[in-house]
Amino acid sequence: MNDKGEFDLEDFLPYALNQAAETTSRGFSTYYRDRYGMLRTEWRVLFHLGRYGEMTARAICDRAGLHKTKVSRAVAALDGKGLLSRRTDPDDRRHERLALTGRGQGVFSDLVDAARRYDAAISSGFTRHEREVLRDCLSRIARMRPRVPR
Amino acid sequence: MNDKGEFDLEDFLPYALNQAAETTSRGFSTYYRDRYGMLRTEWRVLFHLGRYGEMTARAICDRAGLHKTKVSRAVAALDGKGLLSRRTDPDDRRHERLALTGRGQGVFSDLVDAARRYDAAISSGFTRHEREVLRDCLSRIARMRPRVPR
DNA sequence: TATTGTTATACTCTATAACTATA
DNA sequence: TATAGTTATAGAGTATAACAATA
Repeated sequence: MNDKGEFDLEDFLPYALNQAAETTSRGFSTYYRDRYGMLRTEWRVLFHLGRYGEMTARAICDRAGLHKTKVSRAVAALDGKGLLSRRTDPDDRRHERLALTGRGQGVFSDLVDAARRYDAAISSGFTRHEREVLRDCLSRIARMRPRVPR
Repeated sequence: MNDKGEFDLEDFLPYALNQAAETTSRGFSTYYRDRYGMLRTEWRVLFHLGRYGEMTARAICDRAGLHKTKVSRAVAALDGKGLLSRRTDPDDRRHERLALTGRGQGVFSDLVDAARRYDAAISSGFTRHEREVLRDCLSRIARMRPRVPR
């Protein structure tokens, strides 16, 4: 709200969050798109396999909070780029065990390094205290399921 | 980062911002979609006309930071719903002067009230200090044009 | 030639339903 | 019948180029 109690869009939290999210997403997606032709879901799936090791698509869905259709398409794309391997579990042939290839691990390393640098670059303008408050607020908001009150 | 210096996605600012932005956007877009069948750009265009009064599509582009194609389509949709009127400026027939109709102003009032309540509901879990830091950080991030450093 | 606004097109992201194969 | 994963489709968001009308 401004001095007169009028409502300005900049003060509306969903708008402010969206502007900040778009700004930061763009800078990073440019990196993985230009270098590896990857989409956001591909980066997230690659990240989970690189960070936590071999797992099924189902496990990625659960851990990453992604729907199975998104994961399915991302896995196919990463496979097409030679970044992951899929092998059917002989004990239950519905499951596919997914793992990064050597190239996939290289891309993972590069992207995690880039992400660290990117995060540091964005955070560098803030004090330690501001960073902590920001991250805490964001994680609490992400766990809400807010509705417009009556 | 966690204890071991490993990178977790929750700590990556673009990811944390995106999760928070999606959470808050969803709760509010549900409201204007269910009540008025509106899309996000329509809400933003309606907001600017309601808040700042009659103006041309071009002025909305400049003020709202929206591309003219988005504004053009949102204006057509709001017009179709009877929420705004368009009249050609007789002095320069390329310009259309846009203004909310009575119904449009009613919808604007309802949405601004809803937005205030929604914002207050989200903010209610935070201290005054946290709110101030959060909003300040978000507006500073939104003005950045960050890139991955080499 | 430049500006206002529209139309066409394409790509990304999200969401859901229907399907195949396996258990 | 339930689960893992795929395919199809549609809606929403974003981006750009080409166009018509006017100046």
